[in-house]
Amino acid sequence: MKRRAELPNNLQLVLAVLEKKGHPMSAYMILDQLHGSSVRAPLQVYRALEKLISMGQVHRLESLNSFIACNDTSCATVGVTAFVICEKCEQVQEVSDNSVSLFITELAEKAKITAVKSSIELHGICGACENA
Amino acid sequence: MKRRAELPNNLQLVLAVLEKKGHPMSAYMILDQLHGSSVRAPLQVYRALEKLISMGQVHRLESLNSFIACNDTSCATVGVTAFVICEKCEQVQEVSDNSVSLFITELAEKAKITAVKSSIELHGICGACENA
DNA sequence: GTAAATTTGTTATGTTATAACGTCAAGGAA
DNA sequence: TTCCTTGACGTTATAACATAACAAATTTAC
Repeated sequence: MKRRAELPNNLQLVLAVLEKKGHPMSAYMILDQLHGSSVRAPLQVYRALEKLISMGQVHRLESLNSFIACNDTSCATVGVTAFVICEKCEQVQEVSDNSVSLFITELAEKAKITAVKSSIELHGICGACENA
Repeated sequence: MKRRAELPNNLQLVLAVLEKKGHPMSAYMILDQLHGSSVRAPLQVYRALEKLISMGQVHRLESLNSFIACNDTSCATVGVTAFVICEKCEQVQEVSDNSVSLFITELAEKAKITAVKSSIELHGICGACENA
């Protein structure tokens, strides 16, 4: 994996916005934040996101059409990640322990399919918001 | 749950299209198929889909922005469903056994969240397509 | 039967994502 | 060096997905 400083400029800009926010953002929200920079068009954002995702630096949340910076070093090694999303505060937890990959492995076996990619997203209300 | 014949007309039309196709369809694909009927605008399709989903007759596949008629009677009783999608032939299998709901329950506990809804989608190549 | 509430249809618009094409920079062959 | 190819990037335009706002029709409560 490339070191951070070696990333092309647009990738650095997009990743920095996502890391600063810490929550899911749509491509167009990212674009808004980059107003005034060299990133001016949607496609520049989408192309940067695609590369960051393939590098494991960013995840796509299918159920939100949004993107989030990876904040779990273990997900890179395990390869399968579940996302737990609070619908109130938008906090996202990444879970990528053995139980997750085992579940997907068994699901693929049961359905007689060769897995290519998976999307596991659980929406709910987190403990902090529940008590607020 | 309402019997089929009692469904409002638009719901019947939309459901019939989905059942005939048997594969995921976008709202606009459904709209195309209904050309000439009383369903003329996207919102009519989306409203029908929303109701059919709340009745458990239709599922939404988040990773495809698409919809599919439910073809697993057990998913209604269990409540949590995993979808296994072949990227080649578009066949979708619904899996809603105990292992799926147990996985989601444990995930929610681990993340200290009160679950509201979940989306589990596994993409791959099915056995039939693998051998073709 | 009539008013209030809900559902439905229509138009317009908002949001998400990609196609098509032109330009430029890097690297290799003669 | 000069030319050529290749791939990355920027820009414009457009495609694909989804909902807001309001008007018309229907249902419900009394």
